[in-house]
Amino acid sequence: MENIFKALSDDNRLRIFQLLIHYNLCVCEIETILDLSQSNVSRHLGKLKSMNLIQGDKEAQWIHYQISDSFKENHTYLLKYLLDKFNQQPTFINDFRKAKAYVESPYTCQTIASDKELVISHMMQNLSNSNL
Amino acid sequence: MENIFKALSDDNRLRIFQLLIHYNLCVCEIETILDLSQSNVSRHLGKLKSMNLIQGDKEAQWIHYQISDSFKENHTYLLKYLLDKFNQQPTFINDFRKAKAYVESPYTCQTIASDKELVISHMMQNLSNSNL
DNA sequence: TCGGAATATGAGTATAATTGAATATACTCA
DNA sequence: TGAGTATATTCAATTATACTCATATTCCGA
Repeated sequence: MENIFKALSDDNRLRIFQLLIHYNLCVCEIETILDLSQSNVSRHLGKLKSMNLIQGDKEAQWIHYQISDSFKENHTYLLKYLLDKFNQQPTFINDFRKAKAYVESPYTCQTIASDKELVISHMMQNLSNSNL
Repeated sequence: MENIFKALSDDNRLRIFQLLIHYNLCVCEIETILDLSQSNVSRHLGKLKSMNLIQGDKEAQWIHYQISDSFKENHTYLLKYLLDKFNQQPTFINDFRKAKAYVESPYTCQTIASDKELVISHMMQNLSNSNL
């Protein structure tokens, strides 16, 4: 139990975790949505994975991460709690909006590789619209 | 949110927290039940209190700690989760049994001050009975 | 007001966590 | 096979955390 809470006791890991509750994402996508460095995201994913909070599915050279089935099964109340709290906090609300804007756009990992700024500005535009 | 999880991401704090969900206890009682040093318990209580997970009510020279009203109100799902998990883990089950044995005994803080060993052996006896 | 008990705090140490930069590994596609 | 991309890992620096021992503070009762 201590380990579950340790895994969740870092702001960046919580932000990553929220995204993975809603979407399957790979490192470069998380990196772009949250504006974190690649090694930082990878490390946090590693921790979340080592505690079995998330799982990664390899597809070509990408690894799509998502919340793990075992977490959903064994930590139902905690998950409810997290979803509830995420919905009350600006940082998490914004992160989610950006992720949604990205997922619903035509952009992919390839776009991020070729023109990251384009993807970022798309997300930001969407953000400022929804904050009106 | 990060802070709530930080507060709960230590085994000794979790053990203390469980006790305070069930009972009002002062430092010397927690110390005795969990076999931790006074300064250690006091420091952990300080952290839990600074995050508003617990509250302390002063009575004479004792401070009775318990889970805070605000925590119960604002973190219902988390509390459910914790209670559920505590009930599944030997350490927490034993801690609770010891606390119960103490609370239901005639002993008090004064007994702990005058004859701590007596209180400890009472709890241990109760423990070994319930583990038969 | 003084002694003693309950609790809190400061200093020091050991261990662990977070991060960026650089590097290594693994995979794809031409 | 070789270039390029996605992800993981190592190294080093910084910061945070938990613990103990010793000391301070607060409160009671004589």
